[in-house]
Amino acid sequence: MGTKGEQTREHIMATAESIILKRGYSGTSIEDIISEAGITKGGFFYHFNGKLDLAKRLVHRYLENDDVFFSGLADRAQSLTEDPLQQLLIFLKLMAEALQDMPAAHPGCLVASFAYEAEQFDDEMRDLNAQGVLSWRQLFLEYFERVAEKYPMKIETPLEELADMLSSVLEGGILMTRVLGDQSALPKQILQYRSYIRLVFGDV
Amino acid sequence: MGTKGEQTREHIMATAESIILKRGYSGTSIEDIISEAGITKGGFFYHFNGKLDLAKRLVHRYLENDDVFFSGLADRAQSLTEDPLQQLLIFLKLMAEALQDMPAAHPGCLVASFAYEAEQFDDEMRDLNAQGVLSWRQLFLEYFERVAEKYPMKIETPLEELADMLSSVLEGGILMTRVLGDQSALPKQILQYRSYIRLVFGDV
DNA sequence: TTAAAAAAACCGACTGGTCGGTACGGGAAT
DNA sequence: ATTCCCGTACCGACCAGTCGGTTTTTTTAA
Repeated sequence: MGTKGEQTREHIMATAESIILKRGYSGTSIEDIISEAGITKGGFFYHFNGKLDLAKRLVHRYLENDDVFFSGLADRAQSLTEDPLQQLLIFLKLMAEALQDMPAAHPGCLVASFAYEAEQFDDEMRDLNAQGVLSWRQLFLEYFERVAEKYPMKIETPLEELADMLSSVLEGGILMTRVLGDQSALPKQILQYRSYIRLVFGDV
Repeated sequence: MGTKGEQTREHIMATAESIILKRGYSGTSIEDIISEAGITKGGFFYHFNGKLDLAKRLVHRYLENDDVFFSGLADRAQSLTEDPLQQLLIFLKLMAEALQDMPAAHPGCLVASFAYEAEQFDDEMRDLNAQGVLSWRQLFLEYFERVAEKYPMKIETPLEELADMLSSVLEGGILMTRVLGDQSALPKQILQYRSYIRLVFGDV
């Protein structure tokens, strides 16, 4: 379970992510974070070189957690069928269900949050964000390539755009959920995307 | 063309929106805005009761401009054909083209920007945001209802979700554009959404 | 048309408070 | 006893907002 320091660092980061997703990066002061986390300035600056350092570590952490989440769904989908199209459809269904069954609404995407304050950050931060989106594209694209090998497409369209559309729908759905205060908005949007995929590959 | 004061207020708001979309609301100081707009503190507080007041007026302004943009596209689409499905498809095509032909990438959505700092604001602000999204839903939904009257749907799905999906894809596409630094991402996503609509209503 | 009066628009120094960050000290574990 | 971990006190910079005064514009009236 890690050393004491590692636990504290993780606790600070979890607290910080939660607050930043609600108030934004600039709208969240270090004071806000440490008072919520039950620690003091000295402790914070022992673990992080500053606010920007925290932000970058948060994105790293977020992308890693995201990867674990997606990989888990992908593994379960793969264990249920050998057919690539069915795997993809199950993957999307599981994603919708997982988000539907969460106790609270999706807390928000850190990449999106930082993207809307991008000018405050440096190139390293922007690269980190772009790398995250590109990794999603890559992950989803691999699915589509396997599907397209076996199934003819009803309409001609670049697989890359199909892959990116999932990211778009996820980000957009998270925003809908948030603005409307309706937790079901995101899973509904994922299932709409799933319908599109079914129609594109003729699974109707 | 309005009085001098109205011109100045508009100029301040245009400047503020541009900066806020790049740095976020909290990341943008009043000093930032007035120095960029070429005005001073006194001038700013003559026109606005404070930073929050500015923010609310900015959302109003943004939603109004959005409405003008969408209405313009809808009018053009309506003038080109009487068929509701073709109108909708043309509407989407025109939107993609308009965004493709813009000199720079889409500057970002103010609703999304504020949504990711929502906790700093009050209920009035959150209602304003929600009202904006609901107005988009309503606008798009009217299209779909007219289409669904005439065309049978290939799959059963709530029209409301189809309407919301356009908002999702727009918001997600704006984010893709921004994070990837690729202006074409947003119009591509809109055209993907258009493909979905065509498949749903059997226009293939 | 024009000049004075009134109103609108704007200036810039100032304030109380908050911010990110630093310096340093102490306790606890190895 | 050294290293890890965290607390306290403090600093300069910056921030939103105020206020008395000045300039510009518009209205009024001759």
